[in-house]
Formats: sequence, structure tokens, C-alpha cells
Amino acid sequence: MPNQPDPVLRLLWRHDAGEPEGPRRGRKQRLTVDDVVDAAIRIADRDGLAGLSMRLLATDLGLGAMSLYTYVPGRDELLALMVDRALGRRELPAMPDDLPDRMALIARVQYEELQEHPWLLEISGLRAWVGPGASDRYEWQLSGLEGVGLDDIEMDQTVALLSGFVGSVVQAQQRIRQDERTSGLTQAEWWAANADELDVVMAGRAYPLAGRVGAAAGEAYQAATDPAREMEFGLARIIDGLMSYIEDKQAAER
Amino acid sequence: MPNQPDPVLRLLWRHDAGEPEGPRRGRKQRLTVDDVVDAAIRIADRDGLAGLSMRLLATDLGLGAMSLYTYVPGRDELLALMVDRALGRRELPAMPDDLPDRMALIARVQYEELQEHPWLLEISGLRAWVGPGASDRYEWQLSGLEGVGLDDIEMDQTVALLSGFVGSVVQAQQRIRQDERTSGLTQAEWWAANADELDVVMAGRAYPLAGRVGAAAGEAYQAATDPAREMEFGLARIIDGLMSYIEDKQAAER
DNA sequence: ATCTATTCCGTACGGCGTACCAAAAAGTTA
DNA sequence: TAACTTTTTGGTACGCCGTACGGAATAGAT
Repeated sequence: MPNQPDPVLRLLWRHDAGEPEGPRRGRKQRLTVDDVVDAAIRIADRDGLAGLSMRLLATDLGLGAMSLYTYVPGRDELLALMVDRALGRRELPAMPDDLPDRMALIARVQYEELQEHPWLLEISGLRAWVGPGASDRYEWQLSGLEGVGLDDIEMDQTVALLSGFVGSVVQAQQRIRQDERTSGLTQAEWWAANADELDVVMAGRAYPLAGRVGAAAGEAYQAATDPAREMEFGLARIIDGLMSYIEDKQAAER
Repeated sequence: MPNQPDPVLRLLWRHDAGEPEGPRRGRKQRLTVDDVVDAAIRIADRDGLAGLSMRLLATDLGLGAMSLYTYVPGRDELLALMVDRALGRRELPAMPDDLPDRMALIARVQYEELQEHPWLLEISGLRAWVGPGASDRYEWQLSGLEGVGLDDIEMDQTVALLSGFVGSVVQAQQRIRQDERTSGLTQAEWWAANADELDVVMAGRAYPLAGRVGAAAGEAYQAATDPAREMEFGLARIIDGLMSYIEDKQAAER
């Protein structure tokens, strides 16, 4: 015996339950759900998830705080709608012919999206709702991997591998940005200001590799004008690994 | 002119500023910072970051709420201490001889740790403090990659690639667990209960690939008794890609 | 004109992090 | 021993948060 279907699905897919058309009773809503979600995305883009409160959003929309709850059952559901709409608003470019290029494109789209909507990475304890945006995106990602010799599970894992990697790169970048914002110092300035203190505090413990590598990495990321460069190394290795797996598999089948 | 050093560093490294030794004035602290941090980790392991409030932690320790603030300046700093202590408490196994094994070990340690302390993935907006636990860990990770032909920046990026990938795998696993917890249904049950509703709500939109692949992936993950298997595919591809890069580089140098 | 369904929104509750302050306890000094 | 100084302790309170509740306003149906 199946349970009740999940009511949030109707909202995600903007499916007005039951009512076929025509005017309905009661007072009219001044806004649409999309208005609400778009405003929420705008705020979160600027101030992060922590800066998005129901009261602020309501005020921003010219509503009383509690009126929001006629559009959306609660904050978590609003976040789910934001995620799906952010995914859905982006238009998905045509897949190129070359397979490695298709993999890189899947990663690049994810990368740009996370740059644009950093709060996507802040959402962690939330359920993974199936909405139109997520579905379109997943379908598009898979279309870049269809027919190359991967089985279904491998296709899913490949998508997960590519977008998971991008997520971790952007998260690392954002942590750096966060450090600079809250300390008011650039990475270089922070290390300069704390070098003596670190010497004192480490009190004899030596980090030969970490010291050397950390300094080199710090300088390199500092100098990087184009932050996308930080992604290149890992992405190239991943695509290499995927391509050689696919080629081996094709060779074995022949 | 350098700014003031960061006061949290003293705390992270448990460096009692100034006072060399001997009895100090004033009332004695009933507990140590480690007591506080360990209790916080215990709570977060069980209930997640959302379940860890300052009041609850204080009560758990037999303190009044505000007494916590003599051990720790605030909640964010407590989280930083928790992260570093969680990293530091794990003992790091010796690196094996084989390079691919060393890479796999770096990933496996990260994997086990995130399973043990899922809240590590919930911490996102926080600064990346340099503590003894993080430093030991980074040094250990780098020791597995030293002398194989990678330059410093590549070593850093390789560590980031491996542990970033593991993070995304565990995060995906946890999202599934979260879905099952809040919906009260297993993945299979949820899809069964919502299949009809999804048909209605999707209203003609077709997802040929997503439907096929999603179903296959869902079944596979369902059946997986050992969740570590979900990591194998991606990790194998990454290590392949890294190894072939290193081998090419060594060949070019010779 | 009345009824009913719906949206709007003011008020309020419990929980959060934490600022502030007075009381308690320990070492130092007289 | 008594007075002073320093530190911990913990009660109270402030301003946020998400949101439950209920009454007022507004729309179509009768």
C-alpha cells in the first residue's frame, strides 16, 4: 500500500492540484511562487543563505512575514524551490562532438553555476527533491555520456564524479574568500601577520612538506587572475582517467 | 605593518599565552578545553550540527550556558576547534610502498573520517583555521605524494582532488540517508509511492535517459551492502588519471 | 446580500547566540 | 586573618530566527 504522494512535488513542478482552470474563490495572490523564489535567489546570491530570512524576504516583496506561507509551506521547501529554479533557469548549451569536451562542458556549466549561486553549496542537510530543473539538468548531463560504452550506473557515477569535483573546487575557493572577508586580510597579508605567532605557537613541531607546499600553493592561488585555472589540473586528470577507462572498455568489447 | 595576530591560533594550538607556569589567580576552571570540544563532537556525531547548541552543550557538561564562553570565544570558534580536534584524534597509518595505494589510503582515511563525523560536511561558511590537527593531516597527505615527480602546486592539487572527491561522495550518501530519515521511506518505497504522482505532475515532459539511468542507479545503491563501493569507480578513475600524468611526466624528464 | 474560500498580516511562542553583570571562588598581599 | 585582585560562574535579557494561530480583508458563488 503506497503512502500519500509528497505534496511538495506539486509545488516543484508548479502543478496546480485539481482545479482545472477558471476563477477560484477567495482573495487573489498578489505575486506568483516564481516571484517569491526569484527574490529569494537574489537575496541569497548577495548575502548567502544566512542572510535570507523569511521576514526579510517578505519585506523585500512588500508582504507581511506570514503571508509568505501561503506561497511556500516553510523555509526548507523554499530552499528546495530555489535550488530547482536556479538549475532550471540556466540554459544548457548543445553538447560538442568530442567526448572529452562534453565532460569538460558538464563540469564548466556546474562551475559557472556555483560561482553565480554560491549558496547552493551551503545547502547540506536538505532533501534531494526531484524537480523540473534538476531533471532537465540530469538529462542534459547524461546526454553527454550516452552511447559511449558506459553502462547506466557508470553514467550516473561519471556525472557524480564530474559535478562533485567541481563542487569541492568551488567550496575551497569560497572558503578562501570567506577567510579574506572575515579577517579583512588577503591570504598573503594573513600569513605575514601571523608568521611570528605561528612560530611561537607551533613550538617545535615541524611541517617540512606542509610549509613548503602550502606556501607555494598559496602564492599560486594568490596570483591566479582567472580562478577557473584552479580547476584545470583536477579536471584534466579526471577526464583522462575516464577516457582511458572508456577506451579500454571499447577495446575489450571489440 | 602587520596586524595583530589571530587570537584563535593560541586556542587551536592550546598555547597558554604569556603565563609560563605556576598557579594563577582566580577561580579554577572545572573542565579543560578538550573536555568541552570532545563533548561537542559527541553531540554533533549523534545529532548533527543543528542539534548542537551552546545551551545544550553547557547543560551536558554541567555548566551554565554562559560559562562556556570562558572556554571558547563563541560558537564558530568552537566549531573550528572541533574540526581540528577531529582531524587530530585519528591516528594516521603508515604510507604503503605503492603510489596508487598511497593515493587510495589518503582517500580512505578521509572517507572513514567523514562517516564518523558527518557534521564535518555541514560546516561550510567557516574559516579554514590552521591548527595542529589540520597541519598533521596535510603533512601526512603530502608525505604520500612526495618525491613522485609532482611539483608543489600539483601535490596540493592532488590532495585537494582526492579529498574533495571523497567529500562529494559522502555528501551524496548523506543526502540519501537524510531523505530516508525525513520521509520515513526507503528510496525504493518513495519512488513507488510517488510514481503515479510524478507521472501526473511531469505532464508530458519526458526524461528518457534520466528515467532509465536513475532507476538503475537507484537499484544499485539500494542493493549495495557496503557503501564504500560507491566510491570505487570514481576513485579508480582519479588514480588512473593521476598515475598516467605522473608517468608521462617522468618519461618526459628522462 | 449572504456565504464561503482564500489571502493577508499582527501577535506570540519557543529557541538560538551571546552581551552584560553580580555573585562565588581562588590566589596575593597586608 | 583580612582585604584586595583576578577569574569563573550563571541568571537575566536582547534581538534575531522559523512559524503556529486567529482575525480582518477580499474575492467568487449563491
